[in-house]
Amino acid sequence: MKNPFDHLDKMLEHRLRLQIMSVLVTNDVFDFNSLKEVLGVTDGNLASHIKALEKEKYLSVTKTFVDRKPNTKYKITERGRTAFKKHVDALEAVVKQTK
Amino acid sequence: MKNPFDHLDKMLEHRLRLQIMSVLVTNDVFDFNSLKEVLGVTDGNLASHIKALEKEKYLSVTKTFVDRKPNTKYKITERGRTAFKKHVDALEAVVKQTK
DNA sequence: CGAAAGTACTTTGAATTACAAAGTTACTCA
DNA sequence: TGAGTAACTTTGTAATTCAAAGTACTTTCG
Repeated sequence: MKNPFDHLDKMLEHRLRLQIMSVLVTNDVFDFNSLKEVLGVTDGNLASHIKALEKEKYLSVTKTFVDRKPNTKYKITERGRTAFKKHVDALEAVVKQTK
Repeated sequence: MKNPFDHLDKMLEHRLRLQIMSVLVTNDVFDFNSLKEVLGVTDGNLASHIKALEKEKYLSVTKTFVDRKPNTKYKITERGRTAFKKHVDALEAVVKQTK
């Protein structure tokens, strides 16, 4: 790879969004509150980053009721998985380049 | 490492600043114009990111004249090298965690 | 039934950050 | 003297980020 920095994904350069995606890439589905707990952020802040990822079609949303309470689940899309992989590969190349 | 995301360095999450540091970590010294050429950014933008890294004491500056022209050289500091290593290690851990 | 509480937002507002473009300083060369 | 180069600094604008407050919908409690 010529310049791995060129393959970094703007959307995934943000710590929170990368973390959301890394949770989703390994967990298949994850709900709003668990994500909020794991990341330790306010719900509004989390919602806005999730929305950014959803807008980019990196994840999909399913709203259901669990125990009579609303429960929103997120799932990574194929597009999201590809983008994540590309970004992580670029990171890996950056790391290798400098070690 | 429990959560590698906690070890990411805010200063180095920006693409340009990470790239500047990665050039300096492998090149020992590098001047302003070469950096500008490598990164393909405007001089003003580059100067402001360098200033941020300098303020954080991640690099040091030496001004000389070469061929009767001003020449500013940058060198990574020990502190900068340590911070860079820590950040890259965290990145590596993130990558490993998700592969 | 009405009030309180939980989930998952949306909106608001303020602070920070990023960037291009223009201006500046200092020096050199024709 | 006038143009040119290096390395900024300043300016102004746009984008980003975040906490906090507000909202919609639903369930549970008294």
